[in-house]
Amino acid sequence: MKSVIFHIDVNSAYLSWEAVYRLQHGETLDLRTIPSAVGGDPVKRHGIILAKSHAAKPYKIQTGESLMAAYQKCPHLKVVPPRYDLYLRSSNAMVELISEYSDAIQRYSIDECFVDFTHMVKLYGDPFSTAFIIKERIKKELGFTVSIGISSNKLLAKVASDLKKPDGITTLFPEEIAEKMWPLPVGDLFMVGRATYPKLNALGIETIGDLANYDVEILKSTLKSQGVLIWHYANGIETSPVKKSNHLAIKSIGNSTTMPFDIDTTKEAHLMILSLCEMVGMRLRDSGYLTRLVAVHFKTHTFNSTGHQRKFDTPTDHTRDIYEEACALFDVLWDGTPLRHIGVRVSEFCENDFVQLHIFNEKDTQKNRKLDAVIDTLRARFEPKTIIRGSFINSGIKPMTGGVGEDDFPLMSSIL
DNA sequence: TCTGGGGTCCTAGGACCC
DNA sequence: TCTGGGGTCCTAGGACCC
Repeated sequence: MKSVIFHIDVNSAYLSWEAVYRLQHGETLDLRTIPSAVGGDPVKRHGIILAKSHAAKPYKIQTGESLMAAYQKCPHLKVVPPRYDLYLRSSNAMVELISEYSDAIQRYSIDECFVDFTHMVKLYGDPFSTAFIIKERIKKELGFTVSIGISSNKLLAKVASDLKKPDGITTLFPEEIAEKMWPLPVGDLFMVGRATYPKLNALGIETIGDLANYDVEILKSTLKSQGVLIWHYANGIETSPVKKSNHLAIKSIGNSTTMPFDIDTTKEAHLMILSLCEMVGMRLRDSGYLTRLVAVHFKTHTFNSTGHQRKFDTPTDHTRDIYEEACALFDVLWDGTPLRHIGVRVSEFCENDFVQLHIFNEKDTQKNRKLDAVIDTLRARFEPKTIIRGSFINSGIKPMTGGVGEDDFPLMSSIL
């Protein structure tokens, strides 16, 4: 049976969701009708554009550029701060609606998903008409628009959904590749990013078609395995299955932040690391895994970045263990240069079916577990602020730093 | 383009073993 | 013993995605 895959992509997701929410709560102005953007707060030095309205496009506002640069291009740009909890709820509502049509849904990011429609064709008939119904229902019932790509694999469906924006449906079946995909600039291809693009250009490759018809051996020798991968993509060859999201295993958990002010003392740095470890630790325990590896990375005020990582002798999910290891790594690495950004990440998980006790300090381990459990419960039931370690009081550093909590679901993978 | 925060995967080089 | 080759593990860094 020939596969039928949908890729569904929310148009200007954060901005659309923000606009819908505001309209539902009494605002009369629809952010989508004016030059507007969702972005960070420059005072806190988180100042970049995360999403922009269609009406901001003529001003050449780019996702990822600084608010300052955006204001220079468009002084009357309306910028609103992000609200990730709202976006997660909006995303969930969309997936719930789509799940009425197929249970084979892979959430790829907060605003994108793949749907395997292969076995639904019998039930619903023509995929294009069903995609149309889904798109119109999302618009009518949830208030925002999506673009849908339809093909026989995930890569082609993803390329297709990008072809008609906003509010479009496009097919890109293998027989349509030469006509619809090959004329596109090679930088539009999935997995051809900022670094690869100039390398391909140097080989005389400008369009996806150029890449598709290039000698794969030469690509392999210059770009290694990635060269082979993108050559396959350019030819529409991709066979990964739509993995139901609840089957995706999470590989790492990390939090990081750009601080409102440069950090230049060990004491402050450690406090910042503790704040990040609180969030990482809580998310780790929530996942049910133990970690075997902790990594610390930072960026200096001059934007130099480095990191360090180290394995645990015994896997753990204690905030305290992660924190102590992270500080030890940090102390080895840091030479006192003022810091702009700090991050902590844990990975190499193993199952936590049984509690693996340290033979020599069993009591400590038990005590740590209980403490973490009590804190997690209180924070879940009330507010994260319920429990604050004394060291944070009057420090100017939040007791917990980083996002993606409760409704955490595994997103993304660099390969489809 | 003065540049966020969440991820995954790949590669290179050194240590160590046989 | 100045010297081979293969395998594995570890770490740092860089590529890509949204």
